[in-house]
Amino acid sequence: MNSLNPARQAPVTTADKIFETMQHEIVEGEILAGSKISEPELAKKYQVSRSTLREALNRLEKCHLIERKANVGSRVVECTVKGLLEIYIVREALEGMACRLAATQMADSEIRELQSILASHGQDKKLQDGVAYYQEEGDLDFHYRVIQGSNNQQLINILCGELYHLVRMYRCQFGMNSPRATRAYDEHKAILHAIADRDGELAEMLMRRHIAASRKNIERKLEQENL
Amino acid sequence: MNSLNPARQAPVTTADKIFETMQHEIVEGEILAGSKISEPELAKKYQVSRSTLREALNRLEKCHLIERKANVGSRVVECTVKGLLEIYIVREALEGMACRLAATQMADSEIRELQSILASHGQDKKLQDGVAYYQEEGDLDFHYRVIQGSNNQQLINILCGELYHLVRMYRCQFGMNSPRATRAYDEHKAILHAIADRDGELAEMLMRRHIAASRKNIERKLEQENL
DNA sequence: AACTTAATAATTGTCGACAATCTTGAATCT
DNA sequence: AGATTCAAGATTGTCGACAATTATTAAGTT
Repeated sequence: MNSLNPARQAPVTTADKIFETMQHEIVEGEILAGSKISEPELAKKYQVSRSTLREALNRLEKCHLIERKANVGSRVVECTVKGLLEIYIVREALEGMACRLAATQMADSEIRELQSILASHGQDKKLQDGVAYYQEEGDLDFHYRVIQGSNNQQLINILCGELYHLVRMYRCQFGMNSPRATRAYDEHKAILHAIADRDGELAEMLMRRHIAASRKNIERKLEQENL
Repeated sequence: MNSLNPARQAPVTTADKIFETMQHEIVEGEILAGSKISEPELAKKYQVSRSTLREALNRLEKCHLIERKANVGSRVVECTVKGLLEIYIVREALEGMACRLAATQMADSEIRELQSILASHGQDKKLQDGVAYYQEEGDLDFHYRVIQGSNNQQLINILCGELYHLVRMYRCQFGMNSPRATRAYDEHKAILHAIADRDGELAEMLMRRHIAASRKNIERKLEQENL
């Protein structure tokens, strides 16, 4: 599952390893959202010095998983509904643009590759008639490849480096194995079709609606819960 | 001029001060783009320990002004044409969305305030019939307020916290006192009009075209230079 | 002379300790 | 009793030194 993790250069330094460990634990909720981070405590837990722990904290801050205040300390970000919707707004804007660029930038070979991946996802989906796999892996994989296809390093950094794990965190902690799987699959097909047609304008619009639909689905769901 | 600097909480720790100093020097080009950063050398230059210098470097990395490689070191980012155009693409997507949100989120009072600011910019512009002030301060100020008006913290963080100084760096180093001042001013007025009409869709489109026009202007200019 | 290889120098990563700041709790005052 | 002040405790910020890695230089070989 980490194969589709972006900007992934094998963790070489020990701060890298602590960073990845903590990243995983925060995303999965083992370190609770909103909780305070005690440097001495965690340094002891991971058996490293406070310096290298702080180095790891700096990287966690870079991908928006923790927040720091001077002379006070760090906290894991809270998972609020407002925050979740805000991220979807950002994704709508950035991935929409990435999709527009992908339509002109992706190589024919990359498009064919993505088509076959999508086809295999469709088979898997029907085989398991399952929702989980597609939603977890397939969706992230599709979006990841389109973003890469934009060939815009700045876009790629923001989406795959800084927002990616925050999105995963929300998915984990809000338990999103949404029932939008089949519809999302169809939408992916339509998006890819627009890309294959080299129609950037349409591709952007479809991607934006795809993400907006996801957002509205969540809004609806959460409204139901809070009656 | 730093009054419009976002997310600005008076630098309390010494690492903060070093960060701001270096940020300024990098943006202005006193520390050359693309140059290698020697931790011992800079620690001596600023009279601080390597630890606090590294803390400052981490923040510079957060706003994309330097890049680090494990066991190798840090370099100031290069100012390439490709990089500049990439940022404008990101801005087009994000500020477009911010503008759409601002149309529904800004308070009437905020809109009126921005209108009067814009009006005074118009006077200043005519008074000096100058390009510099407007382009430097006014443009950044207008965009900054619209972004804040989106009321989307994630958007605000990315645009005002992570990309803001990189944009300034490009402006400085490519010497952009563009002749688009009067046109940009009119475009700002049109955008604000759409916001005041609470027409998010139009506001987004106008903002996107405004930024895209700026980008194309730069493309044209740079093509001319490289004949 | 050009290319490898080995030793040296320099730089980055990590560590533990001290200083400055914030938080907590008890004692005091209104 | 409630609020305020002050002191003790704990946490974060900063420092200098050591270890690990990389860059540089010199020697040696073809």
